[in-house]
Amino acid sequence: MSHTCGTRQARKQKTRQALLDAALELLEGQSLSSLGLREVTRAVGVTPTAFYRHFESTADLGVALVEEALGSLHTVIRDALTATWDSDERITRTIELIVRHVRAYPAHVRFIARERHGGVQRVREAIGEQLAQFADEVREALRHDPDAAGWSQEDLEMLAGLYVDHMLETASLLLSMGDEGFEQVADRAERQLRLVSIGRKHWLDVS
Amino acid sequence: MSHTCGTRQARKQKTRQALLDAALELLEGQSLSSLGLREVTRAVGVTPTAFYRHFESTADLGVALVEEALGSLHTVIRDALTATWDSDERITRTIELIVRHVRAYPAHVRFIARERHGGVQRVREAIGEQLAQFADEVREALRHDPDAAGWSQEDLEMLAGLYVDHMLETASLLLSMGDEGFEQVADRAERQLRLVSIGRKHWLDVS
DNA sequence: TGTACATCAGTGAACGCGCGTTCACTGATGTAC
DNA sequence: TGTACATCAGTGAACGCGCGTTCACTGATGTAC
Repeated sequence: MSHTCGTRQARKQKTRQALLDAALELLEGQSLSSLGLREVTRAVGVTPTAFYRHFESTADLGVALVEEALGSLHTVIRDALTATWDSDERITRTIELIVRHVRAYPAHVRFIARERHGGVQRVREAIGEQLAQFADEVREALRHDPDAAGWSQEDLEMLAGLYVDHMLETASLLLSMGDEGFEQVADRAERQLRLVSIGRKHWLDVS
Repeated sequence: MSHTCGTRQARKQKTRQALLDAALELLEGQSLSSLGLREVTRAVGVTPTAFYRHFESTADLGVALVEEALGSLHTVIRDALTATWDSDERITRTIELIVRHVRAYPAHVRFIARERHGGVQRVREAIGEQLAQFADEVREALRHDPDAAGWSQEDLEMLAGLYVDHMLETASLLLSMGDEGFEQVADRAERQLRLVSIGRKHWLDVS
């Protein structure tokens, strides 16, 4: 490795990030459970042994990738939840945020979609925990929404789950489309959210 | 191998099925992209070479598994669509069918959930095609539903997509729960469908 | 500021192992006469 | 029905290869005095 500049700690961090980046790229064509340690170090240009200075195993690297990938998504979700858009705008703007996120971080989105139900237990669990936390935040935001006033805790959770799942589903569907299908998928997702929105308005009329 | 009974063709078919079954079991703990050919033959008790009499590769075996797994699900979906349940019953009974299917074929459901966004392109594509066909059938059934009368083709597709995605999401969520969480998940899924149902009733009031 | 020592990110050789694939084969089943 | 030949599912040895992991190491950076 080039021992050229920066503090020791900074250079270590740089190598670690290079491993994460290389792994993420390699994971576009395979699953984490088949990703090899040597494959990753080869892509970065360090010896296989160097890998152990940063991660215990590729599963461990996977958990780090979860934090990276869902960290950026977390920001997007927070922004969407705290924005003071009116009801009509809300759906359009939310879809817009998802579209922008998929374009900005396609590899992150692919990783989460793939490993959410993937073959590496620790990574699946890490993703599950993060998504549960997202759902909690969405539920808390919904609690203060006029269109969900008077809803039971269970119903709020039910709705939050629907939104989080729909967001992930939409994101991974967008990923699998070329640029030409993007708008069509986004439009369909928007109408789906609108349908849910209408359901919300009349929820308490029935149950 | 025991050359004991049955026609040659029947014994070949039996070995093939044994390979599929063994693979499905091995796939509970890993993804298809890391499943080894030798691993599968070892589990069945044949030599690695024998594998090639039945499949070109593990990816090829994966495609065969897609047909097996979604074949059984297809039957369930057809049953649900053609049944003449009234509107209230419909949701409860559909969820019941999903729950029963997940209990009956957990490994199939896990396989589809995992490989739907998994690392093997051909398998992903095979699943995508089947699911698109499911969505088409659901859409056709919806066309004759009084609660979707007068809907545009696009809106019917939008709704069908929502149902298919929700079914898969629910199935894989059920899988990840122990038996104690089953009912809770099923109940939540039912309320989600009910919300969508309410949205359907008022869809044309707005748009 | 200069020196002596500690730290530690990355090296490079070596290991045993299981992988996918090839090949010529065996022997029970199937078929033609 | 009996015989001679064809088929082909499964065998077993062999191959080259890349894997994960170990180990003692190097030499630049960091630290204590």
